[in-house]
Amino acid sequence: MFSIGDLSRRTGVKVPTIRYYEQMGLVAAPERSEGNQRRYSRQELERLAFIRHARDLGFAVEDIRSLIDLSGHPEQPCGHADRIAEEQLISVRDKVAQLKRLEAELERIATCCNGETVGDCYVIRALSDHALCTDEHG
Amino acid sequence: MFSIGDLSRRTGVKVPTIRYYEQMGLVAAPERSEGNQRRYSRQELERLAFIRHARDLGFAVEDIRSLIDLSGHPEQPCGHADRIAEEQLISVRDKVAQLKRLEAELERIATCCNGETVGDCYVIRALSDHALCTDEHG
DNA sequence: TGTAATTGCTCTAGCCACTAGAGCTTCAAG
DNA sequence: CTTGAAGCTCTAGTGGCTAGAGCAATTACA
Repeated sequence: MFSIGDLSRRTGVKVPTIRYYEQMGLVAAPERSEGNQRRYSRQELERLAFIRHARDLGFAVEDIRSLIDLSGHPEQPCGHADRIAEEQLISVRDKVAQLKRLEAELERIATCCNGETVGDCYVIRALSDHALCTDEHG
Repeated sequence: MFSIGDLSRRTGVKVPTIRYYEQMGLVAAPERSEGNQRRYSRQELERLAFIRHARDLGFAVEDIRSLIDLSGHPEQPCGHADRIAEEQLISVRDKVAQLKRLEAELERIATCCNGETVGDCYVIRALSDHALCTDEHG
């Protein structure tokens, strides 16, 4: 049996976050010691590792809830799980594309300042005047 | 003079968000009509456009506050503004790198599922077993 | 066995940047 | 002069935690 601190160290999920997941119903309420402290089994450790892994990959808590539900029904077709993963992939790709555009814009802004005072600072001017932008970000 | 709706349409910032910015002190409280409705000048339109632009570029509200303060002191050296922009660039680059790693991992997970049921679905297995990961994401 | 440090407990409130909704008033077009 | 859109204030909710107060339990060591 693991204490909540053990679980935290083994999964990398912070202690208050574990309690938060319990409150949200992502992990079940575990057994308690005589003194009312949480005691986890290996199964619960694995579920938390699953959650951690999915969070690392950017899945929303609601998606993780679905994935956990699915993993409890191994006989069902896995189209739903695939769809969740594909949507997450699309969303990550969108974010990358968006951030790449920002990066380009910021590079132009942040590396081109020859001004010495705010009055002719390219950073400030670029932010004030959208027309200086080459690209339609946002 | 512009109504809050005019401002919203011209800058792309939603009406409740404009009021929120006012509450946060990012934009000053504007004049009011006889019937207590907000009436904005062109200057205020420009400030909001500045904010919108900076938010699009991912600057935090606190950074924007600094940039606005700076733009009100055009005689000062612009090193501070440059630093804010450079830090933002670094943070965007970090995010891109992180998301690229996630993208690679998700591609592997989402495109390799040959299973027909959840029981042998690669998505679920990959999330359950970190050892299937090639890369240390997270 | 004593005790001190660490870890755990519950509860409430805060973070960021909005967003939603209730219930009301004002404005602008026809 | 009416009607419907747009405005107002206020409170509360979102996601995914995080922080802190004020206790209780556990554990390591003497």
